[in-house]
Amino acid sequence: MATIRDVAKAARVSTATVSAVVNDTAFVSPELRARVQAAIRELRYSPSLVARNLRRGRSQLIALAVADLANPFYARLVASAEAAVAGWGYSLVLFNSDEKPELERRILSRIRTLGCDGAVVVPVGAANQYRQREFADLPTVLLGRALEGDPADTVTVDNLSAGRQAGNFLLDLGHTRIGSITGPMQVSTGKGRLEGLLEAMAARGLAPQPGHVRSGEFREDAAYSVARDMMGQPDRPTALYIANGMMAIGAMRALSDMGLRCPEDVSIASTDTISGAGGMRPRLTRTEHPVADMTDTALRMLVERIDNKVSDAPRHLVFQPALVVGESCAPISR
Amino acid sequence: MATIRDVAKAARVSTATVSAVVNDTAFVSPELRARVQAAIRELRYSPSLVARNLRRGRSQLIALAVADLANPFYARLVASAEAAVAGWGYSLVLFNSDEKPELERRILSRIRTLGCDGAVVVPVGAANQYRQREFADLPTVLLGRALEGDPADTVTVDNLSAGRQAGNFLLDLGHTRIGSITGPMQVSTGKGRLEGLLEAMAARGLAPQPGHVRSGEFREDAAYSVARDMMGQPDRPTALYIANGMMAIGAMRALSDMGLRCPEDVSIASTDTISGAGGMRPRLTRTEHPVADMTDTALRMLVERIDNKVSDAPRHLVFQPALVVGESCAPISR
DNA sequence: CAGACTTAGCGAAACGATTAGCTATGGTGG
DNA sequence: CCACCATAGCTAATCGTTTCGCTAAGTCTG
Repeated sequence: MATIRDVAKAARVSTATVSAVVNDTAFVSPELRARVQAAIRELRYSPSLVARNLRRGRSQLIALAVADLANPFYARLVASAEAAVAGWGYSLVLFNSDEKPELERRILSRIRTLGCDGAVVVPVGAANQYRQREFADLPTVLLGRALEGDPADTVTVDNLSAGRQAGNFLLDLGHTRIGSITGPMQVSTGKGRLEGLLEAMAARGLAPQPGHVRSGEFREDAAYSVARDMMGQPDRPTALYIANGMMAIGAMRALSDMGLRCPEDVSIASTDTISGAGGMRPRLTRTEHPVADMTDTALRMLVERIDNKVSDAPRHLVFQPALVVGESCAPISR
Repeated sequence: MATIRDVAKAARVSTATVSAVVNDTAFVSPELRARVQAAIRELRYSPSLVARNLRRGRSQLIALAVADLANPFYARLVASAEAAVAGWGYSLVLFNSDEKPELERRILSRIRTLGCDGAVVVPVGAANQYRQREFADLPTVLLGRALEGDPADTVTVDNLSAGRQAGNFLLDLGHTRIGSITGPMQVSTGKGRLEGLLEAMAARGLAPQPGHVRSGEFREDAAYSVARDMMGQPDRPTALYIANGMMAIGAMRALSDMGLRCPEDVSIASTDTISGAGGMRPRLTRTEHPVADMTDTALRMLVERIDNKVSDAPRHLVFQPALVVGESCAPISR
């Protein structure tokens, strides 16, 4: 690879002049400018970002660490992030922490070492106080999940509202015996969505029957068996709120295996984070995370941090999920 | 951030010694080693990869440029690639050429500038001879699609075999009136798969009837209408080979809207590259690309190139798709 | 005990860019 | 006609590492 010195020699100018031409940072006479550009083309010179970044102290790299790349939800997030990052003139370095806190820690350390200008992190686990101690100087935006006490900016989604919106939709259709297949209660996405549903029902003086709220662990197979079980009871719910798309697929399959039709026999509403349910008929009625918006926002916040355009106090943004109506819900009519 | 000089000063040794300790590249007496390590911990020193890479002339970065990040197929590819790259001790820089040759070119130029040690590229468009001229020195593996005359290594999949395998499976079930919804004929994935099917049928002295081979443009909605049309005819096929998963979803929906059952009335086999059909029932019988294997292989080939472990002649690997049997095909029995 | 070997650790020169500060040139005003 | 000024372009320091070549102290050998 040609260096700036080769170009300087070929154009019979100094490296400073070449630099000035390349970066358009000082006036260079048309004549020299032309010579330099010719030499650049001739030698196929392309400035080394490594050297430039060493000197400038920035890397033009933004890191994204997601919790589980195999999950289509994060895949979509990655796609949005790539576009946003490129739009700001950075490049995206991608990491997968695979839900392992220890790996996340190593990734952060690598991000720091690589000299990335900032990081967007979908944090895993709960107890990563080390972020505060060791990585406080790395501009960071936490995406999807807030960690209390963490000094980073956060962009999250209102899970409570997701459950509430789905619940209200079912209630408005006249359902009163509403069940739910939830996520694990120890994670905020699992807990918040159920609480939203309960809140919506409580506002109308209702509550689910015992046994009509069960955890499907955010997994398709678990949801399948929970659904079979719950819907096999004589007093089965007329509508279900299912806390993610994966589980909705499992529940749908269970219904169809039991000879129950959706939406005629059972209405299903869900909060679809994964969008793996694209090919499913009937299409799910669901609340969706505004992934693209959230990602764009996270990156804007990050770039502002990097550019020091912003006060030190961490900012916390909460996005509202949107209700998308499919064909999986019907008014109660019997 | 602390530098190696700060550490050296704190430990009262030279920077060379610190470097030796950090990289374990020369013997250092236990005593000094301990002092250095203490200083490192004390100052939270983390060597700057930027500086190291400038000096070493490598970046520990591998670039991946895919043709369309929004496509779940590439999302899966990205996930595999991240894992493989991390396994080799590199980090992954991700780009999306969005099917635009001009953008791909800019991306390659950026990859070079960033100093990436190598690149895995899913090439878009056909006429990118510039790769040979301008980027011949960048170790590259082309993934998914070969470009004739390109000096890069390639890892591709045997589309002909995909069509042949699916065809033979249907033929073995006794089907003779087999139709196909194909991709566009101008791209190798579209053309190859159909040719494979035709070959399998020809080997048994069969050929599709006119009107039983139509293009669905690799799009769900186009496939829906093509399927409705084709299956509305009196002499409709008893089995369909559908050239990708997206179109299979559309065709399934068409069948169900027409009151035709799968597999009882029509058998469907597909080549599923996108795996968006995960939630579908019946599960598709399909040939699948061994994405993970292909990606792993591409990265191994790339790393070998980077390490110069390999002769100059480009290597071309062709993977075989695998037939995955679902419930969407039945023996012909009427 | 002197000379030849080892070897732990050091000093300083790279790597390839940016950029502060300087030089030399030519134009202008008094 | 001289002093001065503006400014195009150059020289060299710098960013934080790695690493080559060297020094000096210690160990052997005859």
